[in-house]
Formats: sequence, structure tokens, C-alpha cells
Amino acid sequence: MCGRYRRTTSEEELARVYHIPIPKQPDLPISYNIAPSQKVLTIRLNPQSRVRSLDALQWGLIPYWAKDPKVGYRTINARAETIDKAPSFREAFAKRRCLIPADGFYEWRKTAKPKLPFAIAMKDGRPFTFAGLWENWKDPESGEWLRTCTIITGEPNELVAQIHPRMPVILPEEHHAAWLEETDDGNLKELLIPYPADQMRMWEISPRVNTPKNDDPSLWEPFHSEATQTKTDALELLRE
DNA sequence: CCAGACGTTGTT
DNA sequence: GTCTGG
DNA sequence: CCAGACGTTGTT
DNA sequence: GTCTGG
Repeated sequence: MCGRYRRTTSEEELARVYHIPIPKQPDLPISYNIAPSQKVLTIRLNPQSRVRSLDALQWGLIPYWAKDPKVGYRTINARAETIDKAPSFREAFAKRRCLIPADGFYEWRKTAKPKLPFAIAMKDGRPFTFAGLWENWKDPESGEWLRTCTIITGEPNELVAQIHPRMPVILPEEHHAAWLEETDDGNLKELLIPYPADQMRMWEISPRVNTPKNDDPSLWEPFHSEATQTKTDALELLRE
């Protein structure tokens, strides 16, 4: 699902676009290939000060009651369909929601052999935000606090459905304020729907993206594998 | 009662 | 096959 | 998400 | 922490 994405918009620019004052900044580097377990840039709302902030959280949510932080390896995504029931996510869904800025994400078409990676982004190239949840977890051994997050996934739109049965939930700006509140008006689950396909584009990219060690702008370049050069159905994928 | 799970993906 | 690391 | 490891003993 | 299974 959503296990890899790109964020090359600076923190300064994101702060401007999403109305975030920046007394302090996480100073996370931009990346063309962000992977689970890494620290990722998030937007949260301080319920006391009513101010939005940019924060670095580790990707892979660890519930506060977990005994072992390794559960974070399996909680990089939360299913929208069950997010209000799943023990690992329901409390975070009720009280600890966040936004995760990106300007593209990657999905693999696995019905082909070998699997083929694709990039998905907005047609206008602007950044957007995934719907996310966050948690604090205290390491019982060291007493250290770990701050973690997860990206919510749901049904794909018609564009992404061509290659993959799931996609991350992207929230339009009109819903940011409600999502970031500490309270739930009871309708938040209704926001977790596929982002309109007509505003997005998708293209095949090089399998160099497969390893997060490769982290450079060339990952964004269109690429045509032998499989897509020879298979009619794959070529149709690339048509608008 | 205690023990054990608590998650997602995709399955050509 | 399953888990860890990035 | 994918890639890569997956083990033990005993310690210059 | 809370729920399910035995």
C-alpha cells in the first residue's frame, strides 16, 4: 500500500501553504524516497495554543500500551474501513490525528513479473497531505519517549485502481481543520474517501525506487520497462 | 480466570 | 516463509 | 513499500 | 489498555 513516498517541498513552503507558524522546525531533509521506520514530517494541532506545528514522527505507529516497539513494523498503514474499531488505532483516530505532507507516492503493480513501480502525483504538481494518526510510546527499558505515526489507506480511485487495490487517503484542504481537531464531530470517517482521479496523474518509473538507498530526483523520471513495451494491457495503463 | 493478540499487503 | 532495517 | 537476512561460539 | 479464546 502506501509504503513509500516523496516530499521535496521545503518546510518553509509547507508552513506557508498550510498556515503553520514556525517558531521551531524539525529540519528533516527533503527526500525522493521516504520509507517506513524513518522520521517523517507531519502537521499537528496543539489543542491548547490552537496553533499548527510541523513535527518529525517515526513512521510505524506504536500504541501507547505496546510492550514491544517492533509492532511498528506492521502498523505503517491503518485501514480506513476499520480505523474506529481496531485496538491499535481507534484511540488515535478519536484523539490524535495528523496530516503528512507529500508531493508524490509510489505503488507497485504486482500482477506483472517483475513487479513494476509507478509514481502518482497531482497534475498541477502541488504538494498534498495524507491522513494520518500519531502516538507517544514510552520505552519501559530506557524511559525514552518515541513519537510515531501511520498513514491511513482506503479504496483506490479509478487511476490507481489500474495497478493496485489500495491507496493512501489524501485530504483536501477544506477538511484539514476538522481532521486536526482533538475532537471528533462523528463524521470524520466520511472524509476517508478516494481523492478525485481527474486531479492526479500516474506514470511508470525505474525499479531503482525499490531500494530506499536510491534517493534522488531521477526516480521521478518516466521509465518504460520491457514488460510495458511488450504488453498491450500495460501500455493502456499509461494512456490518459 | 489467564494468555495472547492487538496489523497491512496481496495471493500470476 | 517471516522478520528486520531503511 | 522492498531488500536482505535467516546462526553459533566465545572473545586480540 | 482492552478484547477474544480457551
